[in-house]
Amino acid sequence: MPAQSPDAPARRDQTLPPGGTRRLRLGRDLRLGQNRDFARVRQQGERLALGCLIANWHRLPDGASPKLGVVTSKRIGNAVARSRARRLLRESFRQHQHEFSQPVELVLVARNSIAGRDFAEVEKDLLAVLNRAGLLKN
RNA sequence: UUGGAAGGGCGGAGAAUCGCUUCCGGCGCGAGUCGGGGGAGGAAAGUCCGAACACCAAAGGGCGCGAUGCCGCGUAACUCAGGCUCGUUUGGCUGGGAUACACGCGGGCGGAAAGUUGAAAGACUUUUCGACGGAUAGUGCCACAGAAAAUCAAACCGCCGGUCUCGCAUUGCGGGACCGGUAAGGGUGAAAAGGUGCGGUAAGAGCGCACCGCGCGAAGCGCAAGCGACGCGGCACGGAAAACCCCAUCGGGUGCAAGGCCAAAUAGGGAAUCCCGGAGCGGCCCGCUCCAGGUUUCGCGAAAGCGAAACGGAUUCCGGGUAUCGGCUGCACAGACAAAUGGUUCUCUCCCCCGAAGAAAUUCGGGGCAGACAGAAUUCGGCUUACAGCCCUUCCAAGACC
RNA sequence: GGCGGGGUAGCCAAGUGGUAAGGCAGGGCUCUGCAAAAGCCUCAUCCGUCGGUUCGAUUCCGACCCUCGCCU
Repeated sequence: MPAQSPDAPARRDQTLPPGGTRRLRLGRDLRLGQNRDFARVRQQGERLALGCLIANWHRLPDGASPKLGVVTSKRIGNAVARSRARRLLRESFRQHQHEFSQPVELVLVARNSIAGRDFAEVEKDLLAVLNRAGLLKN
């Protein structure tokens, strides 16, 4: 368990040394909270659909924090299915949040086909979308 | 042992690691960070009932509207009192009280089906169903069919009698018309105005009688609904109130998106009281509220923010035991708001599949590996609906063994 | 989360105790050399589903399913 208490205060500025492993946090400050945030990203940003999800993103200047919002509509299913989809999408983003080439505001919309999928499939779809969008650092 | 029915219970366990959320404590000016604790269900669901709570005027009176409707018992949040100590806050705990026209259990009565009995009507038993006050308070309805469909019932066919007449023919038989009697029989219908039998009669009829049913009264039994020995009445009383309605009882309305608190800045108003005028009110009216003016007085306020939520889990031992339950020890217990309770692994069980041994129960090996319905949003009780698999109790059926 | 409205033919819909109007679409026929238009005939029986009340239910009552709105 490296990168814990000793260098914790320095984590905030997003400019850690390239070799160091960063923590994979996803607190409330990294989420989109207001309706206007979602509307801005989905109207002004770029959009790409693939597999079981649709991605909307809006590039941010370097040095800013990435932000995530997840949309799970009633078309996906009942409350259990919607919560499951939201958790899988959020977990996929959390594990790969430091692999972006540039900070973005990202809105992930779940499609019907996400019902019944496990974490590995959702993660694969998310990485494919980000790769095609050119947001991943290689 | 297998299968079925009814009722009740459970709805995997242990660990590692990366995260989310909340509370407590330490460090830090702070953003944070470290340590510790908590973090979905039996239905959290549907929102179908009822209650608490909040605001609207303090929720009051009348009309209207809505709901409920056999009897008894029981039950929640809530509230009052008490003592106790793991904890301490208006708490848990113990004992009362209250709300039930949510609901549960038991009883009564009624309907239906099956069985027994009987010549039949009916009676009794079992099972099952019942939104179960009133049809003599009133108004309306009962299509089609049928003569007649609801009140001193009603003559289409039929049955009986009389008068006239015709035919055969010889004083009877048959036909027709008219007048009258008749609800036994036919036919229609969901339903035709007590049933069966005997007498009776021109034919018939509760016209009379017996039994049954019905109505009225009633000793006695039961807390009550109600049951009812016995007596009287020839019988008058169709269905439907989940048609309008009448009676009794209950309910004011709206719902946490109800509502409360609040720094700076901005606007300059707010509250109490007095009098007249105007306006508004959420079913309508009484009535109430608001506005303008006088007097006294000092706070009001959108978003954001704050605030609100709490009882049962595990282990050892003891008691009794069918699952289970009680006591002791012991802990302080979800609170988000684009909305936490998740991801990845490992181990063990439950269960499933395959193979082997065995008469069978079962055992061994390999594989799959928690796999149903489903996610808190003010709280509580109920109802309804969804649900893989497992456990317990009772009953029924079949089979095997003794 | 809370509170309301609605489900009738392929579509739009009336009906509200006695066997379901009308229009468009579809099918058949007439007319025409062939079509269009017009005219005539036809098309519900599972009135969202399941129960109950009633002699009888699309209608009245209850439960469930689907669907559309309103309140931040």
